[in-house]
Amino acid sequence: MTTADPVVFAVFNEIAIIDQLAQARLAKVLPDGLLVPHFTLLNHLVRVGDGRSPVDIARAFQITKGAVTNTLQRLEARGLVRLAPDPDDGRAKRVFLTPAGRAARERCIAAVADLFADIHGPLGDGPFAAALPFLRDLRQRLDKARD
Amino acid sequence: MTTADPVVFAVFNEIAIIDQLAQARLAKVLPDGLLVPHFTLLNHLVRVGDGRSPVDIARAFQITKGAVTNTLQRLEARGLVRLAPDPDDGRAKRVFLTPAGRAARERCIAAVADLFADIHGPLGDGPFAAALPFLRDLRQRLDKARD
DNA sequence: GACATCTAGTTCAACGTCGAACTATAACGT
DNA sequence: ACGTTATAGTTCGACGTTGAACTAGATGTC
Repeated sequence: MTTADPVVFAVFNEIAIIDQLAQARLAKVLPDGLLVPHFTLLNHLVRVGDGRSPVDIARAFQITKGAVTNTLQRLEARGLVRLAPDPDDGRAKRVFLTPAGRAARERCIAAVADLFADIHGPLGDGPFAAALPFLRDLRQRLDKARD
Repeated sequence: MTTADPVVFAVFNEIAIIDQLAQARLAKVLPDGLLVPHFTLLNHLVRVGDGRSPVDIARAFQITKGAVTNTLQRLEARGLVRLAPDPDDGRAKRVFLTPAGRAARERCIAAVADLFADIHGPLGDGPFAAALPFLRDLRQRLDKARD
């Protein structure tokens, strides 16, 4: 923030602005009127696998159950996701990708492939790889300390 | 994302989660029912000085003019900020902190002082200072490339 | 000077998110 | 078995943000 601000706050300040700009970039290239949370959730289901419960997803992204309910309802309305009751737990549901959902995710991945090409080009992997361990550590510490 | 994901995406992924967790932490300690954007704006006015226009603020945070209008209206309703017409430009306004606004910002700063003490403690300034130049550079490149 | 273009600010609907309240089912303790 | 507590999911109101449409004032061009 100011020059007198502790370096810790400066880091979180930069992170906040970077996140905002990166999300705005992502939103602009997503196809089919898909929004960032939709892509994020579809991508997560492909990465970690089908059949998760909504509460699992909420924990993975550190968002509330209500937020997940909302996004899942929109994805289901578009036929990108299917919700089934959990046979082992009467309270729970399971989330499955439909073929249309997988196809939509593929289109997103293609559209997003060179999202940061202009930045990655001149810098290369180096500085990103160098920063990653610290960012991972920071995230894990914040994550672990949440109540 | 997956292990096959380019390191660039992994960095932005970590940044997104860190930002979310850090903002949640901040929101929990702010006094007087102030919300994160309120504190952010008050703090900005103290740091860069009074008398800015709303559009200046919008540019500083990379948010839309409408978002700034919204937050300023809430701050003005609480008496934390005063809006005056710009004498030099009939379209513009100028934003001033009231004494109550400065006091509220002071209370926020006090409440936030040791927000990340549990994380900063074991790590020290070192890794934060080490990461800052890359983050600044990344932010500036994203900022410059926005259209 | 007249007209087109740009800029400052507001408003509106839509979306994601939160926190809190609620229902329904599970798990636990005695 | 019963009652308590914990968990899964939904709903609701509030907030910040966006993008688009709009008003009003400024700037530039011919």
